[in-house]
Parts: sequence; structure tokens; C-alpha cells
Amino acid sequence: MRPPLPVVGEPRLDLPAPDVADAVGVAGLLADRTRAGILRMLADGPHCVCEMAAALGERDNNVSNHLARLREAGLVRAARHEANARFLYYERDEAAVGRALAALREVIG
Amino acid sequence: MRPPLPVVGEPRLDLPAPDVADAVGVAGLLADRTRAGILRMLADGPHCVCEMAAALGERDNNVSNHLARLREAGLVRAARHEANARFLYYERDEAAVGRALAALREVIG
DNA sequence: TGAATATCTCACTGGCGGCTGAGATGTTAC
DNA sequence: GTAACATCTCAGCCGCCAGTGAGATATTCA
Repeated sequence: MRPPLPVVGEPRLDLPAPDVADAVGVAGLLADRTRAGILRMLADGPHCVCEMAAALGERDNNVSNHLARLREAGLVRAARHEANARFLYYERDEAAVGRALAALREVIG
Repeated sequence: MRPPLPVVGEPRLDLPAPDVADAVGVAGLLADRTRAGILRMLADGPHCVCEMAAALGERDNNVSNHLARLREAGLVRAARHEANARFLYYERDEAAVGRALAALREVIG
């Protein structure tokens, strides 16, 4: 699968640019302590905003901002708690997370 | 492996902060079009700086700056071409790249 | 030797993104 | 009702980083 080392000292200046847009977008989301912490916490099951804010040592509105980014990217979704609708419980969209990992794997896989 | 949904409306405010430092570091490196493009190109085999700069449409010194970041992170290494030592050929450290992917997988795996 | 090529280093700067603060919306309890 | 709680939205500030430019080092060729 991997071509041999180039033996002639002639660099090729016509190589195509690789398409890394998806991977860069996903990496940009993961390249933040708060967002990465959210995704890691949600791997263990749903959590409400105040739980994640407390665990991460961040303010609620800051965590909410980051959750909005993850929601727009389709990586997480929210639903009100059945017994106490005051709390919004977030959970991962595992299919979308799987696609995100696949995008990263196209670069460093 | 995954706990059931919380049925009581009582958020837990004493959850531990997940350790995502490694994943955030790796994601920060991937969250750039030029660095991601470099790593993707090197997946197909070694390339010299001028090849990557041409393919990515970036200046040599800019690509060199990004390569320095990747080198400090241990993801790539360089060696002069045997036949023409004017060219510095970079290649991926696959073991380090594997560890980087593993770190990301601890967050979105 | 000198010129041309390939790459590196580093100081500087402009723009992007994270944190904050203030206010709005929705929910529960009294 | 209203008070307290949970979350959201958005504008503004500020620090950081990618790109630039200038100069240095290394290698080849004439």
C-alpha cells in the first residue's frame, strides 16, 4: 500500500492537495479542554449541563456555549429529563461520533 | 460498559473531571489545514518540504514551521536524501501516530 | 570560490476563538 | 401568582496562533 522511498533526487511539484477539511473540523472541536471533556463524559452515558460544568470546573453558560457547537456539528443531542424537566440531559450521537473518528483516521489512520 | 440512564432527577455534582490533555494536544495539531495535510501526505510515504509546500499551496517556511511543531511532538522525523542531500525528506513515526490516534480514541472512541 | 537551491529560525502582526457578563426563556416549587 | 433554578443567547474583550518577512545555515553545481 505504501510506495517505496524515492530514489531519484527529483521532487514532484505536481502532487494533489489532500482533502482534510472534515478531519480539521472535527479536530477543531476536540482541540478544546471543555469540549473534549464533554465528549469524554458523555461516553459514559447522558449528563445534564450542571453536572458537566461542575466536573469540568467551568461555568454553566460556558459549557452551554460549547454544547451548542457540538450540537450544531451533530455530535450530541439533548432531551429534558422525564421526571424533572428542569434538567437537560445531553447524550452523544454515536453514529456521528463514529463518522468523526473515521474522518480523523483518514489523516492519521 | 455503559451505565443506564439516570432515572432520578438528581444531578451528581461530584463527578471527576476526565483527563483529556493528551487528546486535546493531538487535536490541536490536527486542527490546522496545513499540518493535517502534511500528515495525510506522509501517510503515502516520505516527501520533501518543497513537495508538500507545492501540493498544499503554502510557502516553504510556513510548512517548515508546521513541520517543526510535528517534529517536537514526535509525529514526524526527517532525513536527507541519499542521492541529493539538498532535500530533506520527512516521514511519519507510525508508532507515535498510533499513540496519537489512541489518545483521540479515549475521547471519541 | 561563488551562485543558486532547499530548508530553518525567529520576531512581528492580524484574526479567530474561548471566557465572561448580562439578559432572556423555560421549569419547578411555594 | 412569584421566587428559585437550569439553561440559552449574544455581544465584547483578550490571548493565542497561523502566516509573513528577513536573515541564517546547509548543499549542490559551475
